Amino acid sequence: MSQQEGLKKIVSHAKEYGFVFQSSEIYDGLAAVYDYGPLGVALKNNIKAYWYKAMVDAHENVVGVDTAIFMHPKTWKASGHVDAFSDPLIDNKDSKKRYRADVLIEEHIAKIESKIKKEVTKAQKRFGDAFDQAQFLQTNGRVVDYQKKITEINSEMKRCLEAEDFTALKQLIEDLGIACPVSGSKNWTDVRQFNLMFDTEIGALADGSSKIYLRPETAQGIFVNFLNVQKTTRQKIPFGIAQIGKAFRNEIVARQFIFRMREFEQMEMQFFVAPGDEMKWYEYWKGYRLKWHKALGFGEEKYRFHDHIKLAHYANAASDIEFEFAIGFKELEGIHSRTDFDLTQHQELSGKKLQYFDNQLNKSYVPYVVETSIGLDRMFLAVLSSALKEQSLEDGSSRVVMQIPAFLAPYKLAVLPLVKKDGLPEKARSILQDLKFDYAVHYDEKDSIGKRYRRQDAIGTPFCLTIDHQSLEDDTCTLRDRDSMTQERLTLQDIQLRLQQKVSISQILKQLEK
RNA sequence: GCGAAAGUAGCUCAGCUGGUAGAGCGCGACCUUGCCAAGGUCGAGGUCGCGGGUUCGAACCCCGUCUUUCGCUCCA
Repeated sequence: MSQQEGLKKIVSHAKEYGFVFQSSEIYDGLAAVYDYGPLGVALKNNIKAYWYKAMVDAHENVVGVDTAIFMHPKTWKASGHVDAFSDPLIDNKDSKKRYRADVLIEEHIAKIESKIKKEVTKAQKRFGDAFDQAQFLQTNGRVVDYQKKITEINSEMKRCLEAEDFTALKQLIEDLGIACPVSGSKNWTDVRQFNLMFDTEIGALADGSSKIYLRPETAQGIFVNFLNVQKTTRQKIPFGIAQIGKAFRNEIVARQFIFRMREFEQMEMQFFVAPGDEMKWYEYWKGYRLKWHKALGFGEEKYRFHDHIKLAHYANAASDIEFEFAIGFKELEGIHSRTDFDLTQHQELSGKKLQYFDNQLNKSYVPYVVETSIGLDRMFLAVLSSALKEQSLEDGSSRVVMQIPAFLAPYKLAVLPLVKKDGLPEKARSILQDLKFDYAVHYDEKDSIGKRYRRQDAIGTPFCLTIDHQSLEDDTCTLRDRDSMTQERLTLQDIQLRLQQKVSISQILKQLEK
């Protein structure tokens, strides 16, 4: 199966069974935005629970928060998002290459500067020892013209950027006769600004001062609450703050289903450590996070680390956990050593001391941070990617089955009366009644029993409980296993025990402790 | 964002040189059915992505637009 076909199957299966729908589909959809359906939200919630329990409940020194999507605009000044991600971009229509408009102009200025240098070199040769460079620069007609030109370009560019006047910026590029280095043509698109962050207005007046951003990452909500959390929970360093929440990025190209969306959900933890300890904890969390993934049993070979060579402005080490999706190995989670960059930045911009007094070291410091950040939607796609299978059976038939780990499955159990008569539906419903508050249970009485088994296979229900005539007499039922397709006759009591064993999340969490 | 292709029922698709829509599966009701899909009867569901244009007449031809897919580009 090719990669595109694989993803296509996942997309259509996800839609057919109510996992994921395209947003606003009846209006032709909204690009790179998706809705989770009834089964999707169940799976998603189960993934969240697995993460939260493993990170927070399993670690005494990790606590949770749920911070707002709106934050003070200075937050994004501090984090670097405002400045670093508002570049004016321009495309050359012939070469299809994209450039930063300001960089193109700066390169043009650099060319003029090199012309000045040439003049200087020439003049040096001519005048020899008598050459006075400062005087030459001020008096030589050609050089003065070049210099004047540079000043003009610079001030016009500055004006355009500050006023966000992109029409004039394009005009400047055209006036200077700047050509694409690749195609050599001057056939440019308009200048556009791709700001990573979505913005909106807060308050009734829509003036500039009330502009507010939708957070592009959840991490900053943790950083700005560092002291609040540390003091109220009496945590000592090292400790972590975990959060699951939505983030928004205005991606230029957002594609590949829920892999890259404009609105998405992150599961992040920021772990605060003493300066100098960061590498130790970076290694610890790399190991723990990989263990968390491998415990799902999708296969060890589906994971690999990708260590970053080129680091972001805030990091001194970074690694991705890549997963082999239907579309190949792609980033699923990032583990970053973020140094003290964020807290120091917030300390400077807020004027509030964001430090910790360490009794061991008998001094205060800005803690270093190790971050683990996983895309919930990508995790969801990872589960679908590995779980969805088309199997050929011994009898020549085939089935579509989602081998979702039982504790993540949307429904844990389907309760099925063998036939829709003789009091079997009533018996089935009374059993369901007893189980429904402990497990996500689904009831189905339509169509033949075989067909119902296949339907449950298709949505990943790990167990089917079939109520037959014998059940009416002795309270036993057959429990059918999704993966092996085998059945066992058990008492209702044994079934409860079996479910506790096979479906509970605590088993897998205990495994992570080893 | 650029280039190319596609869009007909919930899904997969058919629909001739233009003459106002069909199949299979699925879905619903009833019947049948003692354990691994594809039994019977009946039924619901489409202004052919949307908006213009050409034409006596457009699912079909032309233009625009939206969405999707692929390639390029971008990616903390």
